[in-house]
Amino acid sequence: MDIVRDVFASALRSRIFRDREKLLPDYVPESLPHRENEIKKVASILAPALRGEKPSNIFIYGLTGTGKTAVVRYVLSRLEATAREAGSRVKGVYVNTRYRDTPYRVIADIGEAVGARIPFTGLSVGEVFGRIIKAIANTSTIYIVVLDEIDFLARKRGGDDVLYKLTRINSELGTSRVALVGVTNSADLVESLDPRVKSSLGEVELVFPPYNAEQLRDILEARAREAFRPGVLEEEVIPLCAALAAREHGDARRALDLLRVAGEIAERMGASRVTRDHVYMARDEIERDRVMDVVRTLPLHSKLVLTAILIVTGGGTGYATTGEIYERYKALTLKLGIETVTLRRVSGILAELDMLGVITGRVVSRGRYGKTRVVELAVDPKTLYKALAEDITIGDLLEEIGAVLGKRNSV
DNA sequence: TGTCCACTGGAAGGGAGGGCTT
DNA sequence: AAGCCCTCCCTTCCAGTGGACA
Repeated sequence: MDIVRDVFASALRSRIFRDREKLLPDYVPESLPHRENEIKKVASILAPALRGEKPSNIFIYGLTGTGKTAVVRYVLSRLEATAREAGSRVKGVYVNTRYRDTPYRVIADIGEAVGARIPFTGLSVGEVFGRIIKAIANTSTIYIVVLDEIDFLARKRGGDDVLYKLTRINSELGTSRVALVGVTNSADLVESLDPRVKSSLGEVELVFPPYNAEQLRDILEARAREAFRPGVLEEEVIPLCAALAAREHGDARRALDLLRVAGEIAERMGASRVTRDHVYMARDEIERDRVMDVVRTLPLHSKLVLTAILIVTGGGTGYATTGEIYERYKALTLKLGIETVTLRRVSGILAELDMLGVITGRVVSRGRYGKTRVVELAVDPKTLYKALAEDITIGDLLEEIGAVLGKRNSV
């Protein structure tokens, strides 16, 4: 009991953090360094909402971690606050279509945000639309619907359709209006969109340039002042976070994650300051967590394919082709006495694992010997092993490869 | 120079599992 | 309970395709 009390007590008086929340991804800070121009542009486009007019739809493009989401949310919250003071009716709705990754869920979220009652499954998309229209048609409100990472929605079957309907929703509303803000980091999306959607959504287009290393440092410093106690960061910490983030992913979100996790590690270890070693540990921990999370939630056959890759690549050191992986995968299903999925499906699973960043694959033509995908593990084999071993169905299959990994460890 | 391998990737569809409305 | 509809994972079918080899 006393142990628990000690843990809680020390949590109450953190030596490292003043306010850890200021480093969480969904925190919208008071100021966004180096995004003043973008804020001004977005704000001036949305401002007519305060007069009860429908603002232009906006299409925002920029690489990950360039502050698109932060700017939009920042402007949205200021807009709503100003509207409250001024007595005008403006409501912002934010949906990230990467995490709400089907057309149904996206509009279900919009529906819920505007106060319609929407079950999480069971209704047709058309029915949900009907409910949304009913809920907002005569509320005399300007709704600003932000579709973040809109490329994920656009790529889904039926996604285009939902977007089209959304761009046309105003014709079915009475006193209310809906303005759309589409956000994406994928340049090719623009080409693949339905031209009608494209022209409607792109009434105004904005491009967010990436931050350079110096700007990244400014951002981290501003945020660190709010989040950490004075003087707990060693001098190299922030430049290192900026540099690592720039090298690995090149975005501000990554940099902030690194800084936060480094602080958490320092705290767990009872250190009084955050050092560069903590940052390196943070980098590894973030990667481990990501792999564990991704692999844990994979369906059985995807895990089996991963197991096969682990074996064929000799514990993650070599390459494997689709054909080799499929043969090994079949052997595994035979051992387990379960059904085998088709080659086509395994090919698809490999493409999915590539997208998730667990493997890297290149489609290569070997001339006479056909065209195939050459696959390489993109994560730490031991972490992958651990994540796979959690699945009781697979556990036993891993013995042989476990020995290989263990031996390599001891050398 | 053409062939032909070993796949890739698009498209459509199905059926199990689940939840809605009426 | 019937009748819909949704998602997820999968199948079937098929039209490509880059380049080593004959």
